[in-house]
Amino acid sequence: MYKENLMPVYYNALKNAFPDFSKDEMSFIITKINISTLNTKKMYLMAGEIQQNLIFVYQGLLRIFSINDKGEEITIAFARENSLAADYDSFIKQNPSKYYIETLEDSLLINIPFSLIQECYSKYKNFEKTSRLNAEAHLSKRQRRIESFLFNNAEQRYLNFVSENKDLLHRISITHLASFLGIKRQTLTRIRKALNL
Amino acid sequence: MYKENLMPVYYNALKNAFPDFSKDEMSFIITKINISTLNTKKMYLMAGEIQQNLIFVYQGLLRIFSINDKGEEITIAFARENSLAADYDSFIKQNPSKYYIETLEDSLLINIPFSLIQECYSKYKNFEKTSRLNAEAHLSKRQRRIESFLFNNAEQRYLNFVSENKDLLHRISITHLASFLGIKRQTLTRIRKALNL
DNA sequence: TCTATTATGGCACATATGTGTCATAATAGA
DNA sequence: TCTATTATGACACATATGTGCCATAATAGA
Repeated sequence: MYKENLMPVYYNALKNAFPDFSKDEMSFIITKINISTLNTKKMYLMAGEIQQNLIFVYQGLLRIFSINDKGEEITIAFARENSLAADYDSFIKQNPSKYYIETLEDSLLINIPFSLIQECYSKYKNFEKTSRLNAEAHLSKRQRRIESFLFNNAEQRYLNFVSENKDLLHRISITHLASFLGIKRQTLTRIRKALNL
Repeated sequence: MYKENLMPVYYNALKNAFPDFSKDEMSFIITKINISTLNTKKMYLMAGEIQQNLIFVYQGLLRIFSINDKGEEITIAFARENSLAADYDSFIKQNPSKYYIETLEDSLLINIPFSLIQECYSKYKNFEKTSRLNAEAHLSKRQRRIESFLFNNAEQRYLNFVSENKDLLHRISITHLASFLGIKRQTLTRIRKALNL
């Protein structure tokens, strides 16, 4: 098993995911999680499957997407290192996911089982608070994304994405970014061309 | 004071807002909240003010909106009876709000002070969980709204709104609904006309 | 009731975005 | 390395949505 030598990896990741946890709590958790590596362009989850684990991206980049009624892939989110990738809804309810999750880069993932999270709720009183704050933080982000559709046109959404995600810009394709912004690839190309002038 | 005779009103509202609370906890909370009534088209909160209270709409209808750089009002949300109206972000951080909140109907509001919520977190262990579940539920709703922009055109967003909010449809104006859907009033008129055929 | 204000529907025209297609560039895998 | 596959930029044309305007309907307040 890798567990022995990968312990430091686990530990660093967990400090990010569960900042309020004590060493005792951390070492309990470490026995219950597992690590996995996936090369570029591999599926982590298919729509219809139940997402058993909350994914913490230690290294690499994931894409969460869905397929619309025309068969087009619509990118819902990118999940970079030090962030969680999940179909929140389906994971919480342990329902089949509406989404696909794939790697865009070679990735090192920490898998946090649903059952462990439930265990933590009852076992550690801090965990409810950690999760509440986490949910509230995600709430803010989604609110901002909703407002980007209400207030901004496609060009402004693109410019906002660029300024807030300089690091991602060269790691994702135009095609994926366009669908994330809610426009067609051709439209994004046109916008980029107009901006270069 | 109204407190004596309005107690049943408080109590019913609180059962909705805090389903897990015991009678003891409820009676503590009742001493700390206050009720207010506002007639139609009155401002509850102006942008720039700090939202001191979480608003529970016992009766009536509120609208949360913002003003864009062209001076147009953009409706962020409607808050009907038995729901919360808040600029979540600003309320949690007690920062000046970006939004305006106004009544669209005569309304009866339960004001839950920020300080009471903080007190509840430390005093009642259930409250963290209640709030986490509440935040997670809101998260799902916002995710669905994001996806409505990614997957649906204006006509489909309108039809979805109609089917999910039959009760609201005749209580709000075309103008407000259009800005909520992310389109101009004229576009919504055009869509409605096309659908009637 | 009357009047002023606001909301709505409608239209012509402008702009933004989508569609379908192609050639070329970049990339992955044998 | 070579070849097949996929991504990108480009364009003409189609459709969706925005803009500015007007007339009328609905509403609020004196």
